[in-house]
Amino acid sequence: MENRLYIYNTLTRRVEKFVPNVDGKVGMYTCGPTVYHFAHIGNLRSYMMEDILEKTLRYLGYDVKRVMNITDVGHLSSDADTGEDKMLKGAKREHKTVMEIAQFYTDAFFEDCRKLCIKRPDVVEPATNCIGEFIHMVEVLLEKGYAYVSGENVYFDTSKLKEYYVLTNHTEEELLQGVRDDVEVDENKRNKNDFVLWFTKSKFEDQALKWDSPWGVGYPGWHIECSGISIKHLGEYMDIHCGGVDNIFPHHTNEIAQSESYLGHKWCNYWMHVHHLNDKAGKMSKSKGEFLTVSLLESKGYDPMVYRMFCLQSHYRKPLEFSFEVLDQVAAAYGKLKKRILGLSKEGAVDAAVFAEYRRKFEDALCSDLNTSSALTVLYDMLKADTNDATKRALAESFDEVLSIHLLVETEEQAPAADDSLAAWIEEKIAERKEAKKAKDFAKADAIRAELLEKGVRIQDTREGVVWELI
RNA sequence: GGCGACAUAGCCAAGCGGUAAGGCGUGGGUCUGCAACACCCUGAUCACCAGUUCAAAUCUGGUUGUCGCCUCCA
Repeated sequence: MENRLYIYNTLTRRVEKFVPNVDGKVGMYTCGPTVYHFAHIGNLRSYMMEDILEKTLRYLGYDVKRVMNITDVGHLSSDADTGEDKMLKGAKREHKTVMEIAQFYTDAFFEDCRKLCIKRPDVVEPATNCIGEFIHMVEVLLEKGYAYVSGENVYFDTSKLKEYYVLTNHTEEELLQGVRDDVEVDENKRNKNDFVLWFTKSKFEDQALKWDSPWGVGYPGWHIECSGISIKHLGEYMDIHCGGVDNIFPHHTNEIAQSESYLGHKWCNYWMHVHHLNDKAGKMSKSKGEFLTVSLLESKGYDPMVYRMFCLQSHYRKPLEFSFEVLDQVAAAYGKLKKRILGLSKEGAVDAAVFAEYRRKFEDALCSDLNTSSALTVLYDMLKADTNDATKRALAESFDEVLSIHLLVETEEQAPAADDSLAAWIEEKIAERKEAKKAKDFAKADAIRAELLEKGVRIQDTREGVVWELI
């Protein structure tokens, strides 16, 4: 099939035409969440843009297989021996077992995804399901001489690779160790960027999360997890690997090192990285500032779709600054957009030529390195096009396969439904006001409107008649 | 200190060498008793300084500023 998608490849630092290993088929891997806490909306921006990539590929006709890991073990808050495991930390905090924490936050993560219309990947694999694969990989790396045992842990020897820094353009000398005060130097390492493949000095108190291995009882390092899971499900050759920019170094750098050393050949051709969502203070994180979650936005009255549109208005490769001021702007735009689309008549036949023309424009926008902002512009242009409503409606429905912002879903009444007696009273008042207006007694009409408002009912005279809503 | 990204109207934002998309808001107007809704109209020479070119927001060099990464992070 024709390859039309162009995407920025971190590996080559340029926008490239996307050509999969097998024509028409795409193997795609996404670094999933570490399930020790709720995801904040910045985390979800990455998953959302990866969702856009997946849906774009499908929209273009590719057969996509997407795999995501769930990190439920082995992700230390520091890579040195002193680090505490994030999962264990979460468990301690909430007085639960690690497995309970993992299950709870995995469910919470997918619930957030559902609210944001992020499709569930075809394969979702918890790290704890693949311990055997990880051990096998480490064994092979030791056999091939890429790994060594030191201080009871197994390390990857980065000096064995000529191109360890392919993703970052760094040299070993340039990378300062311990730029941050809290980083401790691991004396067991031969080279400063060597990383742990398998830990045996377990700090787990929960006995359930330790596994036997040729090197003793322990648990896998963080990086080996993504390599193991992706190779397990996508085979030796992968097309696209995604993640947040912060994963470039060291996580993805290490994944490439160990995967290609293990396989003995080039592994993944395209690396796509989503930039961060920031707030005024800079990068959003779980440890500082307001902890923004989807639920929090909902509690403040925002439809999660508004946040999705907020993200789509900008480009995935640009840092995006979050503010409620801008979110309000987007909420207004979203409301207007939906109203306009839902007002489209269903009568008439779809004009195939116009449909094809705008679908092509929409695809072109997405094919240009996932330019969702331009894709939204195509949507607005299409609504202004000289064609019938049925065609516009069909196009909006089609675009929403990728955008996924519920363009044709009737907005649920946020306000509590009025009970029958209240509804009857409101209808009575509206009828009364109608009579007053007919008699040109506007003072009385306004008084009735004010009375209704006082009871929490707002009415509007629209072209289709009087509508009311509870506020 | 090293590596990298970014800098476009009040706000968000596209633009990839040919003379500034789109959205929100503002202001003006049409409509309707008024309000709201809807619709129409309304705005920037692109951080700064040099250079390349017939032509630069778009390329090159420099300056300033913001942000990120350099073993917690999407």
